[in-house]
Amino acid sequence: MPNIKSVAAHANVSSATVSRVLNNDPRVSPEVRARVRASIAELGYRPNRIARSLRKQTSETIGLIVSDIENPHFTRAVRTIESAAYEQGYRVVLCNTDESPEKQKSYLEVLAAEQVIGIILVPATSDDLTISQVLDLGVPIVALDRTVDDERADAVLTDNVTAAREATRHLINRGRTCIGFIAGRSEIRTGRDRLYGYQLAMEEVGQEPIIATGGFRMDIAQRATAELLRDNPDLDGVVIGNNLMSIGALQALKESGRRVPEDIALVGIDDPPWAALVSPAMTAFAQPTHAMAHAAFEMLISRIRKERVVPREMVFQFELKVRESCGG
Amino acid sequence: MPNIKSVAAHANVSSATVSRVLNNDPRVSPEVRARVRASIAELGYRPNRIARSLRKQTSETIGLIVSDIENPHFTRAVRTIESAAYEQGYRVVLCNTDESPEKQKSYLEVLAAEQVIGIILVPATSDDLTISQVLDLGVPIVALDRTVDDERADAVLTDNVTAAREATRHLINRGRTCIGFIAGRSEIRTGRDRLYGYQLAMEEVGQEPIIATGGFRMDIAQRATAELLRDNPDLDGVVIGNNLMSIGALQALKESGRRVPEDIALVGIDDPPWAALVSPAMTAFAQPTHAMAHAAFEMLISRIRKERVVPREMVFQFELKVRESCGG
DNA sequence: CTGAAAGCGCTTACAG
DNA sequence: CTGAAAGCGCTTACAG
Repeated sequence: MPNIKSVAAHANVSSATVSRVLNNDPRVSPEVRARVRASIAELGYRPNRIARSLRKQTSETIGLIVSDIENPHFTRAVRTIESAAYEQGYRVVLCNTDESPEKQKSYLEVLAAEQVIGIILVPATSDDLTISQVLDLGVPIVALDRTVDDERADAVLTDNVTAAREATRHLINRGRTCIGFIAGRSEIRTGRDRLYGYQLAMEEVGQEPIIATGGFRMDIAQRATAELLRDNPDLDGVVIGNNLMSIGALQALKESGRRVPEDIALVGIDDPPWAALVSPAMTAFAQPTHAMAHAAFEMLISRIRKERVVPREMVFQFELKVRESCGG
Repeated sequence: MPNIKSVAAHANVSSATVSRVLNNDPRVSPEVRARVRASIAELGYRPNRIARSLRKQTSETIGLIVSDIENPHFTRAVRTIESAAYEQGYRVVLCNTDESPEKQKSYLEVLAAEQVIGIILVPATSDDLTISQVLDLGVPIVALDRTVDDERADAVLTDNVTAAREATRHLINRGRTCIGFIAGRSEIRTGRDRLYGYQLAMEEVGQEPIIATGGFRMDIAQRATAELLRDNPDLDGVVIGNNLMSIGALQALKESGRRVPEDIALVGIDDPPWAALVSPAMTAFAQPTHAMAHAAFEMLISRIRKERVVPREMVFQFELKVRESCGG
């Protein structure tokens, strides 16, 4: 494999000059530039990124830490970020924490040791000291979907309180009087906020909250929904706290034999690909995932380029997709 | 940020000794080892992986190139590989080609320049010269899901011909006499093989093949299915060529008002998360995605460790999940 | 406009 | 068992 010295020898210049051509330094004469370019092409030379990174003390790599890559919301975010990074010449190191604070800590350390140029983080936990340590090193972090405790990090969020509140109101407005909520994990901001939005809406009309814990997981949500149905024969509405749990909840509803929407109306928070496919098609609050991920990437890049000093927080709104699961 | 010299100074040894401790070289005396370890802990030192990579002319990073990360089959493969890599101390650079040969070529070049230690590739195209160039450099490649033309690459595959043939037979055995196929892209081996399996089964019973092209995409599959239904009023069975296309096909069926399975029976190849949720639940041929991805990772690692010289090919079988979309 | 030289932070033969 | 020194492949002040 040719290196910068082979090219220099071939073009009869110094390796400094080859480097200047590589980095589009304007101080190289056109003739020399052409000669070097020809040598590069002839030898099939590609600069060693690792050597460059070591010398410049920075890489062209961004770290992407997600809490669950199999959640379609995050899958789409990963795709969006990867694609934007590709276009701008960055590489993406993907890390999946499975909501584990230990994995998050470990990955943050690894990414710092790899000298990534910036990190987009869907935090499994917000109060991770490692986050501050990484920021101390000057590596910018953009929190996606959930906040972190260090205020130096930018954040791209959705208004989960409003979404859950509106979802609950949607059922209330359709005359439902016994509405349950399948909650995610309360250690996670998203889970807390959505639960809070549900509680707010219930309080507004003086209905008693009925809450089951689905742990952001399909299997747990299935059991939780089954229990909710068993313990509350009058239940006529359910709000589901995220897309993975909607699979479990739908399964439990199917097994229970209750009709949707006649017996029970349903609203999902998050709008997974299968929402329109199930029968009846599920009414859902969709996050603008693509726009959010894109915003997070742009924020990171502007930080990397030091175009901005003040941390920013962007909050996106959900969009209601009315389908069939709440009746006419 | 402390480097190896700061640690050496702090522990009153040479940086060579620190390096030996870091790399568990047995020749370091226990006392010195302990002293160095203490200094490392006290200073919070973490070795610079980039410098190590440059010196050792290799990295701890593997490249993962997939053709479509939003396809749940590949999402799960990515998750499996990332997780296995994490456990063994490797990093994963994720690349998504969107089935574009140009992106594949570009990513292969980037990964080679980054000196990844090996690559797992779901090829967008099999006859990419860059694949051979990367192999020439000594970087092992494991093809996942689809073959590549260079025989030095290992491969982990599924028996797509048999799966499609069995799927079609499943409908034939249930008395269906006018069976259509929603095909993927024929430039891709998976697409060709599944189409061929369908054709084989149809030939066996002397039925005329009815083929529509869904391009491995949801929207195209929806249009294709709608046309198929319009042009073939007698259609009483459909085999769907992959999971993304099944969303489109189901949507078109729903809009057409035909009843499943009474009017039309349905078998999907691939078993996405929503297969069990739709009404009626979709009968499907599932790939052992997790096992495949794990096998690919193990193959790559054994190559990296040079435990093996001869290229290997592993072929997995699909598993039939009988649900409701083909009747009793 | 160009080159010689130093140095990024490691690892590893070599010598003792 | 330990250290001095070379070198991985680049980039960049410095000098001319």
